[in-house]
Order: sequence, then structure tokens, then C-alpha cells
Amino acid sequence: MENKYDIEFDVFLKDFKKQISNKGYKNSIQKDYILKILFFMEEHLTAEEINTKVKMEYNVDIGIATVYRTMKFFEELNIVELLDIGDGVKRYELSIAIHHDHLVCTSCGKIIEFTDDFIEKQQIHVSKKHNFELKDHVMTIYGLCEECQ
Amino acid sequence: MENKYDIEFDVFLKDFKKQISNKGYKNSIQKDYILKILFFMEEHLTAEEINTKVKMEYNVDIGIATVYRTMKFFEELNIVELLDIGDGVKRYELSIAIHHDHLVCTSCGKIIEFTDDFIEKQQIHVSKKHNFELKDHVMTIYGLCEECQ
DNA sequence: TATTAAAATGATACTAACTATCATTAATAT
DNA sequence: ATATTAATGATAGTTAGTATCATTTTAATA
Repeated sequence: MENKYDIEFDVFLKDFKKQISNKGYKNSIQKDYILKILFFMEEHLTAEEINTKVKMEYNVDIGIATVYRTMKFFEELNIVELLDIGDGVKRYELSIAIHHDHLVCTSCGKIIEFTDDFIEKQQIHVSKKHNFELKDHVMTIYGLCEECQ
Repeated sequence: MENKYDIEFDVFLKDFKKQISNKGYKNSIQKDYILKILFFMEEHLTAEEINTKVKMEYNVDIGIATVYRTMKFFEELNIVELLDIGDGVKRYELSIAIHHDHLVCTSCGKIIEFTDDFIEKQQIHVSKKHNFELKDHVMTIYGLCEECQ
């Protein structure tokens, strides 16, 4: 199986399991399957999509409550990052990817990632100016992608 | 009554009513009250907050369905702008204010507005680079305000 | 390896923030 | 004044996500 990261899944999974244990939580096959989907499949998945994909790919039926619960858990442990494109549904992606922002096509829903050093630096500057202790930021550009114009 | 804009409310209201009429919609006292609250009170209000404030300030009970419906209507007509700080509740502000982004304190919920010309320009640049036709953008910085640090 | 304490799961009930429906009311055009 | 058509408001419905709780699983330790 291919993936977009520079590490092997079993290395990643091992490290992740240790992380969970060290913090006093317990591992489970459900968590493993969810991570596997996030690692190998496209990112920006909703909880419902993750559930469906686990069912399709591995023929395992994780309760939807567990998926929601696990995504919240992963978010708190910074294992995943939340992406909110403003349509009322939460999407997640693995945090091992470097920080990036998003271009969202308002016509077809396509999500394109981008990073811009200038914007990254400028938001640090803006935070300082307002005596804000920067934790995180979200930048989303809405518009029409090439095909939808 | 004071306000933060450089125009009088009746000028604004008159212009707004004309806008509605021209597009084939009908005006109503409910719309007037909602606009009045948005004009004179603090911005970033939720539908529920608008409803409560109309009741408190003018002793008028607008049905909550009408508030939700009207905010959606105003949004489509670009009379208000939607602010989504990621807590699952929609907030609105009048579009007569110039575009600005937000600093959100994750501790006390305070919202500080900012504009940054560099960021504004840079997002145009990013859009062009990806052959995106820019429509809108959202930048939100999350962190701790001075008091909450 | 067996025991045990605590966390995780999954079925389902519940919640919150809207959204749709529809009978009634109000606004604008003629 | 009348007719047309949109707006309102009460309420039912929807949807994404959260809480509950009995049962199962995990993992530490005896």
C-alpha cells in the first residue's frame, strides 16, 4: 500500500500506541483501524466517512459513537487536526502532515492545501501586535477552482 | 444612541429597504428590528442572541424561526457576514464594516478584529498560484488574550 | 497465567442548532 | 380596495454530535 508520508505505517502505529499508553489510555483495534484509514486514505474525512471506509476496506463495523469519540480523543491528543470548512461537518487529518491552509471550491467542494510562509509569519506578527499568545490559526480561501470557473 | 459606523441608522435603513424591494422581497418590522440590533449593539451575535436582544431592547417577540430565516436571507443578500469561530454556532455582523479577520481567545471567548493588508494581498497571490477564482476568505487566529495568559 | 481495576466499546437516548412545513398575516402592485 | 405574493410564527423534523450505561477489552500486577 502506498502513502503520502515518508514513514512506514507500522513505525507510525507503534509510536502512536506508545503515546496512548504513556498518557494512561488504552489501545484498541478500533483506534488502529481509524488510524490506518487516516494514514492510507485521502485526508479531510468526516466521522461518517471514516466509519464507512473502515467498513468497506477492512470489513469491520466500528460503532459510529466510537468514531466520534475517538476523533475527539485524537484531536485532544493532537494526533489529528480539525478542519472546518463551514458546512457544519467536522473533517480530520493526521497531524504528522505539516501545517497548511486550505482553498475550498464553493462549487464542487474540492479542497486544495497550501502553505505560505509569508502568511505564517504575518499571523505571528498580528498576534504580537494584539498581545495575543498564539496557539493555532486557520486560513481558508473560498472560491472557484479551475474546472468550476 | 451611538454607533460605530459613520452613517445614521435611518439612512442605512432606508437604503436597505430599497435593496430588499428592488430584489422583489418584502420589508417587515421584524427585519427592521434585527437590523437595528445589528447596527447599534455589539456585533458577532448569534440568532438566539439577536432574538433575546430584540425582546429586551424593544419588547418585541420575534419568532426564533424568523430570526434564523432572516439571518440566512441577509447572508444571501450580503447584508450580513457569517462568522464561524468553530464552536458550532453561527455569528453574524453587518457587512458595512470593512473586511476583517479575527483573533479568538480560547479561554474567555473574546473576539478581537484585525485587518492586515499583507495577509489580504497574500491570499490573492495564493489564489492566483492555484488558478483559483477568489470569492472570500476567513482567517482566524486562536490563542490566549492578554488577560487569560 | 489469573485477577482485577479502569478504560473502551456500542447500542441507543438525548441535545442543540438549525431547517421545513403550513396555516395565517402583512406588504406591495395594480 | 383587491389581489397577489412574500413573511411570519408555531411547531415538527433533521442532522451532527454527545451522554449514558451495561458489557467487553485492555493492561498492570499478583
